[in-house]
Amino acid sequence: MIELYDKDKIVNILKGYSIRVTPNRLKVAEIILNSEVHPSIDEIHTILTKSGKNISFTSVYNIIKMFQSAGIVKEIKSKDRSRYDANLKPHSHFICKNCGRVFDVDMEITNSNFPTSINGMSVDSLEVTYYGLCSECNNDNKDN
Amino acid sequence: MIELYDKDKIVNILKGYSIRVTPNRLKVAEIILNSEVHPSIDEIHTILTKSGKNISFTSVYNIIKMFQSAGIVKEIKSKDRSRYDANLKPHSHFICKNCGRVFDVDMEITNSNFPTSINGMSVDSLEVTYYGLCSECNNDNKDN
DNA sequence: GTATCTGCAAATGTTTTGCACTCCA
DNA sequence: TGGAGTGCAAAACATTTGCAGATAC
Repeated sequence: MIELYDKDKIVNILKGYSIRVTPNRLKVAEIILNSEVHPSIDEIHTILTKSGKNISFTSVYNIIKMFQSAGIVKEIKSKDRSRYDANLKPHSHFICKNCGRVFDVDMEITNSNFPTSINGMSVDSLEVTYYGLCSECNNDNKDN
Repeated sequence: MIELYDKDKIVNILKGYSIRVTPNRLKVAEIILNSEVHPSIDEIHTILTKSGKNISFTSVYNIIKMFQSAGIVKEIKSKDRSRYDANLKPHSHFICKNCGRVFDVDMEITNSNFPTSINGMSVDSLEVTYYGLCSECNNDNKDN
C-alpha cells in the first residue's frame, strides 16, 4: 500500500470538512484514504484490531457514516456488503464478482456532461462500474 | 404498466432457458418481465399476495435466484435491498437516492467497446448508473 | 460541566438455509 | 415412487439504534 496521506495531511482533510480530530477518526481516515481495495466497515475494523489499534465496530460504523455525510467517502454496494471509497478524483470501479473487492479504474467517461434531468428525475451523479474477475480470482480459477 | 409479455411469450422465454414452467414461476416471471420499476423479492411477493395469488416469500426467493443463475434477471443493488431487472436489451439505470426505486434509462454508452481486461482483471460487463431523485420524490420535496 | 465521542448489547431488516410436505411425471 | 417444487420456521448476516459510561474542550 502506498501511503499517500500522512497524519498531517489527514488532520488537515478532516479539519477541512469541519470534523473534529480524534484518535479513532484518524485511524479510520488513514485506512480509508490509503486503501486501494475499498474496505467495508467490517474490514476496517478487522484491519485496525489486528494491528493492535483498539476500536469498536460501532465506532468504525459511526465514523464511516459521518465521513459519508460529510462527503469524504462514498458508499459502493458490492457483492455482499457496502464498501467505502475516499472520494477524491472522479474514477470508475471494477467489482470482482467472486471476492467482491472493488478496484479503481481510471475514468473513461466524463462525469461532467451527463444529463441533469431524465424524464423528470433529477440526476446528481453518474457511476460507471465494470464487473468481472480480479487478477487474484482469475488465478484461483486457473488452479482448479 | 404496459403488458409487454403475455403468458404465451413468458412460457416460451422460460422454455428457452430450459426452465420448467410452473404456476409460481409464471407469476414471478410476469411481474419481473413487465415491471418498469424493478421490484425487490419482497415487493414481488407483496404484489402477488395483494392480488390474491398465493405464493410464499421463499418461493419468490428461489425463483428469482434461479432466474438470476439462468440469466433472465440481473441483480441491482439499490438503496437498502436488491432489485431485479429482466435483462433483455442493454440499458442504464437511474436509482432514486430517496425511495431506492430503479428506473431504466436508454443506454448512452455503448456496451460493446469496453475493455475486456484492465490490469489483469477480466471484464465481462459494464454498468452505468445515474443517481438522484425520481420525479415522485422530487415532488415530495417541493411540498415540504 | 456539558456536549461530544465511544462502544456494548440488542434490535432491525434482508437474505439464506434446513427440512418436511406436496405434486406430478 | 422419486425428483422437483414449495413454503414454514429458523438461522445467518450486515446494518442500525438505544443507552450508558468515557472523554475532551
